[in-house]
Amino acid sequence: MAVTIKEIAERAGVSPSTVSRALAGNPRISAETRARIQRIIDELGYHPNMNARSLVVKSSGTIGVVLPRSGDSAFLNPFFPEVLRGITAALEEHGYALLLATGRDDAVKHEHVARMVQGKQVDGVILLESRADDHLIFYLREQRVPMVMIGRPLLEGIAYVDNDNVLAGKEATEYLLERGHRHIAFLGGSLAYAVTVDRRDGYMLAMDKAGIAPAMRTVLSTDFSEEDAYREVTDVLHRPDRPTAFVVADDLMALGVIGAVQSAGLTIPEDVSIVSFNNVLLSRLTNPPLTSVDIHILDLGRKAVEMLFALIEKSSSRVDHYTDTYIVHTQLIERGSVSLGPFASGNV
Amino acid sequence: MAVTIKEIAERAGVSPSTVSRALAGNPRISAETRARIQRIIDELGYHPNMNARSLVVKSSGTIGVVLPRSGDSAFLNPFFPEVLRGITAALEEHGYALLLATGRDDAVKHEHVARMVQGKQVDGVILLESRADDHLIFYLREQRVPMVMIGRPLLEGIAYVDNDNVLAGKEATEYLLERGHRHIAFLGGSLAYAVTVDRRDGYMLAMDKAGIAPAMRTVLSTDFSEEDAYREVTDVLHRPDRPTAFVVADDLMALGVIGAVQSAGLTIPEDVSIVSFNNVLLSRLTNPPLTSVDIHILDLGRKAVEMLFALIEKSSSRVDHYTDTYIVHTQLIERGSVSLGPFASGNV
DNA sequence: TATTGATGTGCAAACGTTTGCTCGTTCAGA
DNA sequence: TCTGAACGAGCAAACGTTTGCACATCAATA
Repeated sequence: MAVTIKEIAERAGVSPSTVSRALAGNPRISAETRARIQRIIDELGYHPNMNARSLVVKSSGTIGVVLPRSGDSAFLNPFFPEVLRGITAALEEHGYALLLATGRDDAVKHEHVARMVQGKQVDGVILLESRADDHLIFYLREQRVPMVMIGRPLLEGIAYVDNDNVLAGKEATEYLLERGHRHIAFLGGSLAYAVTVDRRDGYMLAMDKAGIAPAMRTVLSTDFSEEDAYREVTDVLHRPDRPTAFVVADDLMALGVIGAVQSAGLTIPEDVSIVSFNNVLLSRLTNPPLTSVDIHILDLGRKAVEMLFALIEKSSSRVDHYTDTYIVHTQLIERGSVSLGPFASGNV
Repeated sequence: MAVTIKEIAERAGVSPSTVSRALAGNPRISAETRARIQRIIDELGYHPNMNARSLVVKSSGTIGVVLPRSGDSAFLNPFFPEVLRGITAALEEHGYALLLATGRDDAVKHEHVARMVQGKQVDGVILLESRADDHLIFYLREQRVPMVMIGRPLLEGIAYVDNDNVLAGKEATEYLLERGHRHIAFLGGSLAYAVTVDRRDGYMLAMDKAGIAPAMRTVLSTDFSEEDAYREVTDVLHRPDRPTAFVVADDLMALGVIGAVQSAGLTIPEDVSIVSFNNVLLSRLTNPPLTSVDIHILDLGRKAVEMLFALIEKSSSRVDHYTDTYIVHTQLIERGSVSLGPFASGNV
């Protein structure tokens, strides 16, 4: 049997309430009593039972992170580990813990989340995906759980942190345009995700602005896997009018593109230029290294935590759900996957 | 205020105990009462308060996963996301949740773990690193917390799941020897980790068995980062007697090796062969793709969970800590990073 | 000396469950 | 008609905390 507050109290010759107050730093406890209690606590290695504590204070000191789909596919993309890094780092500073929610399908995930939310295991949640057909978010809003989403929500009234993906997509495309590329293709993941849509929109905007004919545009959308990327791109590369450059919405997919280009007997960046997104670790490690848009994943996670704490604060003072949004800036990192295109003017 | 069991009871015209029993599937509750209660529960979307529940049943339905060091560096290596995949998948099947423990240094991590263990937030823990100077494990053993380690513990009496890394290291080395390589270098991470030591020992064993002179051996040990790998290997490659092959203890490090080799103007596999470990996603994606030893990371995670549940079971029936170990087999996956060496006999 | 105001501590209720025990019905068998 | 299972449900204690309120002590003030 674990050591309880009563034992501490008994040994210290005080009541449990005094111990509790001493622990909480209540100024009404005298210095000597406090010291005596502290000594005994250290000696016995006492830690309060969090369940009992949460039960009365109505706060768990834990937040929930809801992974996309099954945690399965989620962890395949380096984005998620990275965002988790940011989240854990920030939580650490607040002394909060992290409860992970997954589920092989939406139903069991929902059950899992309901249990941790209604079961009062978490004080708030961070959602890691913005998907069109996600019912979870309705549930969470109805439950009035403090929550913030990473990525642009498809509903009104949800606090979130995101990049300006339209702008980022536009800038990435313009980078290629400036270097003399005209026939530029866009390769994204599923269009059910806001991030894919936004980056594509940015691409379109840039192409519009540059007055590129629709015939020179190609929008590919696959399943976020490199295999699919490989297949799609291989196809395109064998067309007589193949693009000279690709805007790829994800580093992992860019790996598929690299593979496809090389298999087609072409070289990067001489024959085909690539700029991709996320700037995860591996973008440095490919051959050639990828020019990629850094979206500061760590900051996305960090900021999400900050916002969530603000929300938790507000909700406990009953100001009711307020929604906020924070945009993390992006930055194109130049590496070796882009060369001058056929229309280069020589003055970039 | 959330809906409680009392409300359900009131609406159903029964006592809380009856509701509790109905939920637990207690056979003493009549079918009609059960149905009536269930209807109301569905209607109101009731979920029991887990804190209250855990408090009395003395089980949290949650297990803790202790990440190496700060979750920071941890998530950099694809190994951890992958093992987490295995763990979450297995936990899901048991209806268990996952609480993550990190800490920017050992002290705060210890605090974090103590809180979740003694705070009764978890029923058991999985440790993700086997490090020589880790005090945490003493604490956990003393607390008699059900735990299993992924990787070979440096202490007796700890349940664990691991690969036979000595054997794997030996086989990887033999694979190169069989193909006519003689001057083979080993590149591993920090020697504070059991995994590094084991794979190196395997390498040594194979070299011994093949009667390779010590002069033909090179053992490099860096910090598990690709930068370090890059540096170390660059050095070695400029020696007049450079190795013709590398056994690299981690795919990520192998990326560094690839970079170093290419920077040195050499090609893989013609000039330098590589076999690495872990077979994470990226080993397929490099150029050329890496021949890598698959250690079945998913199974390590999965099996750790199974063992932990067995331990929890035992410990609740007071059989006292028993220790078990499970070895996940390994399998060399042949890809494009190995060619025949200078001493190839032509009959492999 | 009586009153007051700090100061330090304790009592007991409350949080939302689970569960051992008790109790009232009902019904079959004697 | 009486006895005693068998069945269905409720009472109340327990889990380990926190916290509003009451209380005791003591020094200072009136």
